[in-house]
Amino acid sequence: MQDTDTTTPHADAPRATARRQQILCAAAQCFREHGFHGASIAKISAIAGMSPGHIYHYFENKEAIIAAIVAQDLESLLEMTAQFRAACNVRAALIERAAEGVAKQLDPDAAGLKLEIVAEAARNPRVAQIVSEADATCRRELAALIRDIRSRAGHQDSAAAIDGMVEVLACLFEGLLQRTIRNPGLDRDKVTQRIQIAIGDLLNQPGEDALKPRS
Amino acid sequence: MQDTDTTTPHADAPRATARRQQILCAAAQCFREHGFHGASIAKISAIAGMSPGHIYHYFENKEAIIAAIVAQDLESLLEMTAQFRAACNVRAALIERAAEGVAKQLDPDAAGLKLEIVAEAARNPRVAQIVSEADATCRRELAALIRDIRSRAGHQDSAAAIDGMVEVLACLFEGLLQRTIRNPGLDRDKVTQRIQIAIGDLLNQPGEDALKPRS
DNA sequence: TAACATAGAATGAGCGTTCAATCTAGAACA
DNA sequence: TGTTCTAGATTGAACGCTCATTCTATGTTA
Repeated sequence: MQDTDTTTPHADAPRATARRQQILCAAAQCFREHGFHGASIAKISAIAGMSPGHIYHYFENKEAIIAAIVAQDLESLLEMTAQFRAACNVRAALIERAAEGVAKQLDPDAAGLKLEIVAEAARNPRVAQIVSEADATCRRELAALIRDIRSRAGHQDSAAAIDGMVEVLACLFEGLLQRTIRNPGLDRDKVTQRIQIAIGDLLNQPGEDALKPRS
Repeated sequence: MQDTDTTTPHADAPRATARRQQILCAAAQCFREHGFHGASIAKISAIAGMSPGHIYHYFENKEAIIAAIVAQDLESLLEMTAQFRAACNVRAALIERAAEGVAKQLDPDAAGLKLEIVAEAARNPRVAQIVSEADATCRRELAALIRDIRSRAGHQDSAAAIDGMVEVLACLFEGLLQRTIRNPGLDRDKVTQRIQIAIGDLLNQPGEDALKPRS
């Protein structure tokens, strides 16, 4: 974070960067297999191919490794969201692009780690802050995306209405993480298709805050 | 599980049942605060108001406590699903009832534990089996529910189509668990309203396996 | 008295972390 | 070119602690 990082003397050196990444890679694997608390520095160091003590030259402690893994995962989420935003100016484009996002969320390995992160966020304030900040950025992006697509289709929406739709969209995507764990044998193509339809319907929801839908 | 349970000599006695529940209650609190691996028998026993050793008269080991907590949580899920099934024979009834379900999923404490369970299921085979079996039961119930509502509305659906809709419905509900963690300040009423609309649209999705939706 | 409930100390393993000691590669110098 | 020096890279044993689990001893009750 600071320029003078005493724990990583030459953090900019390519060797140090490579070692850090090596540790993060091993840690991600351990965290996936054993969870944040179940994974030990000893196991991580063994997989990373270095001594336990050496890890502490690159990370202050285990908590810092967790924070780095969390930040790394969320960065990839923000990237995906930004790509959606950039590529999809109309409804059909978003629906088409959504298929890739769905496929990514349905990968069981990635899902396991992402769920571990949210579960950790529910009890660890440091992780909670990283997660909720990333989510806020993500929501802003998605809100702009939905607003544009709908205004292009003639809708005029309140901010609250858009925010509600963003939440539903997020539910659809994040729910997939749990589906692939709870029902590993689900039909990925069929689910993708139905999610796409649901997203399409979401973008056509009534804008005003009506009582009940009548389709 | 078996009739002759050597670890809990008089499991049917009311005192034993109460003690077991006392332990599970303390364990749930600890698991919520520290996760399955972060919670220790010492902490659980302190909260339960008994010695660490005494816990082992009611549970074979920590893993058994985890399994019991998981089973207990999933039982409440199955109960909710069954109530939906019983109370909702038409679309409007399901949408109205859904509000309660949404509210339940948006409770951050309950959500934390449920997410911990899914994360654990992603790496612990014993938990994975309990979770996936409960999910299968749940899906069967929801499939029957959706099929009935839609057939009453004149739709004739393939099993695969129904299964896809069930997955989307599950995504909506399970996604809420993550939303309440990632965005604790979300507008619960607005979200409920938008989820209700989405469920309404879901029940009106085209039955055939069309290419893309055109609403 | 017999059977069960309960306590709490003991055990050995494993944890995160520290640290003194070694290795290594390249700069400085001859 | 060959030698020395040195600062960072790396090791792995050691530390203090906590963990899950066991076991013996003591209450409690019928």
